[in-house]
Amino acid sequence: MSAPPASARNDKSDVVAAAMRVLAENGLPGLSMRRIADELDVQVSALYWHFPNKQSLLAAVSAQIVGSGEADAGDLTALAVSLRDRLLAHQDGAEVVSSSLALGLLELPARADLVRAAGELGLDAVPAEVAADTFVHYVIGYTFHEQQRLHAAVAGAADDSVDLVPDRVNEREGDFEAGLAMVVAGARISASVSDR
Amino acid sequence: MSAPPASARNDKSDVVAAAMRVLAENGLPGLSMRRIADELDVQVSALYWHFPNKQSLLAAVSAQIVGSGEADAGDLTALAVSLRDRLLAHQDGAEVVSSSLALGLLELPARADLVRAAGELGLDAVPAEVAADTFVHYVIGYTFHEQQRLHAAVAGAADDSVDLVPDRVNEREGDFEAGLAMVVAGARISASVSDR
DNA sequence: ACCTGAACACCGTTCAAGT
DNA sequence: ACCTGAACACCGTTCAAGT
Repeated sequence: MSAPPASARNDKSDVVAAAMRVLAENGLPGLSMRRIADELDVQVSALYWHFPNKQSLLAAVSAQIVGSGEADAGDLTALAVSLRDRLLAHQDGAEVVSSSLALGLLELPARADLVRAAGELGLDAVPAEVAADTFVHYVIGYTFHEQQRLHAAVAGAADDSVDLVPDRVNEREGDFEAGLAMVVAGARISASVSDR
Repeated sequence: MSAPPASARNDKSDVVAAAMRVLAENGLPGLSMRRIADELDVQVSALYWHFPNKQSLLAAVSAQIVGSGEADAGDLTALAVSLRDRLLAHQDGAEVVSSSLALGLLELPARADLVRAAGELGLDAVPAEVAADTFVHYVIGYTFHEQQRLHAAVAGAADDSVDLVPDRVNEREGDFEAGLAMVVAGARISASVSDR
């Protein structure tokens, strides 16, 4: 719709935008440099003028996915739910973000808020960081797993060999929140224990 | 050492063993069907007689990595630590296992024990499963992140452009256990709350 | 500042054919 | 039962050269 004429030259943000479109339509397995180049009507090699390699492009995509903080920055649960919502809003969002994070190419905007919120529970600096990372691992791990389950379901629907009990499919509705509540409870306890 | 003569034919377990060797030496990025075939002195296409595709081979590798339960099956912490040790014992173990798990191609032997241990804390069937999965997500998420940090460190040492503060490198020693303790505390609380 | 064109060294998967 | 040989449709990355 708002795609620029093919004659226009592109900058970094155009490349990221094209990558987001390819991700939305093809998922992470389909997010190749060639497809991104095609989306921009450009040769693959052109992408390497903007980014030194694919991972750094993926890091820029990840930054866009996790966005900048919006949730109530004082509430651990709200922060975690909001992070999860951002991941769920994009195909394979959790996997993309997970790898960028692990490679140290992405600063998670919500992490600082999580550390602060954990601190307000009464945790010292180091335990608050540990708590924040525990939250992040839980949220990303859970969402990653869930999004891959979607893939498997789609693939299973395409061929026949699968017979996934459909009555259990949306039975997991509140499982994320339940597990999250458990982790929050753990953080509270740690705080009150170190208190005395 | 105990490699069979190149003339011998292979079965599934030979293929998995070769894949484990390739994984140990080259990591997940180097674990290609061609390298596995080379390791067996065989054409790539031969692998497809044993496994329908790469993912199912990876699932067999994953099953080998997570092994069969050995730890004290009644202790949540011991189970989680033991799972983590198995993942750490293999290059990119967490990533390999994570994808097989998410695709539903791997049954985690420790999961049943985790559910049981959570039940013994006083949790009902469904909350015990949620607790078990929360543990699994934490362990895999944490270890995955840690193993990718290793990659980044190795890659960073190879080129120069990296300057990762070395004084923080092994400062994380007890962070896994600390986060784990938090999650365990959360499970305990959930149990005692639903108790009354 | 941004892109082309061509090449290099790889991938996973399929399939007819062999023993 | 297990493997070969050849092909297909892809990959990420590099580099000299163009405008």
